[in-house]
Amino acid sequence: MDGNKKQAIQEDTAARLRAAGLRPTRPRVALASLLLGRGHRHLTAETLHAEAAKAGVRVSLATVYNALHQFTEAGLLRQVVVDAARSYFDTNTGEHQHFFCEDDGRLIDIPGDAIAVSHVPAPPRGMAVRRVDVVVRIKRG
Amino acid sequence: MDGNKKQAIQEDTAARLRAAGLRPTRPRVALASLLLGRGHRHLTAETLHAEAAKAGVRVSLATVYNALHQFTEAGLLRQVVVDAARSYFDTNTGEHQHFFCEDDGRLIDIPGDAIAVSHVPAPPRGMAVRRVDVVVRIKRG
DNA sequence: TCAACAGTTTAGAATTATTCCAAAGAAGAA
DNA sequence: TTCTTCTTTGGAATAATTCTAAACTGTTGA
Repeated sequence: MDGNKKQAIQEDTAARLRAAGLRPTRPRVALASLLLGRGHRHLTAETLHAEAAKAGVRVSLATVYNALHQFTEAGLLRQVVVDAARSYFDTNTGEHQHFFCEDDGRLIDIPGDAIAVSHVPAPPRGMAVRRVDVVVRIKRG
Repeated sequence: MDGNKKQAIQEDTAARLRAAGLRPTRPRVALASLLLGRGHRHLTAETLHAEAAKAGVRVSLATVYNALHQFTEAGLLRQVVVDAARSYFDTNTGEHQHFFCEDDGRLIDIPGDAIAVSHVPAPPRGMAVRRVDVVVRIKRG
């Protein structure tokens, strides 16, 4: 990737962060660029931290955790809970669901219009539905 | 609960464990009796450990973890992943789904015949669907 | 009835993911 | 600039869970 393009992405990212009410600090812009620059992906804090390191961005793990949560809060990411051991974050915030491969922990998107959940009962009085998550657990065999 | 009834439950439980290929040791029979004796419940390792202590059963937390996993493996329990922080176990192994209240971490059953997931795509080649989990995340408001 | 083996339990250490903390550093406003 | 506020950071702290090695118990077969 050449320098101009990289800079353009970063300016774009900075604008998105500002729009989300987040100061476009260097760590945040770097992480958000990595996250949102390429196509949709599923990643953990460790994964992102390693990716940042490989890209020459030196950020602490604490900052990665902070950023992931702030981005999620801001609607730039979606957190996916499928495995008790670790938290995944999905750069695809559109309506969709997941296959979860229990053998290797991989997540695969299921387009939102390919799957449907019907007859979700009304939640208890005073409660509102925030989201309906479907996880199709698969394994070899 | 009188002694005879308690003993009957324990013998019944021992038989279930044996049938599942698990030696009906004292800790396992005690935990399984607590778990399966009353109606369906959702609990964590800590919860069960505390409940055992209250019932006068002294088991280590490691044993509780072992038992929960073995019972799950044996189909006596079902593990529910909704919260990255802790693991829930459900004594209801029948087909059903859950509301998850994000405010207080409570789980509420949704009967299996009340909800339907349609058009689940075929899993990738060589993979088999183990289960389809639906979590309806709700919160106050 | 009992020896002997394999499977279990246990306390506590170890591990893992994540959060907390207090001090040092950077962004935005005036 | 300078000030204020928000951020970052390394490292300590936490929390859930797993591991470990030694002690123990259920079961089997003599």
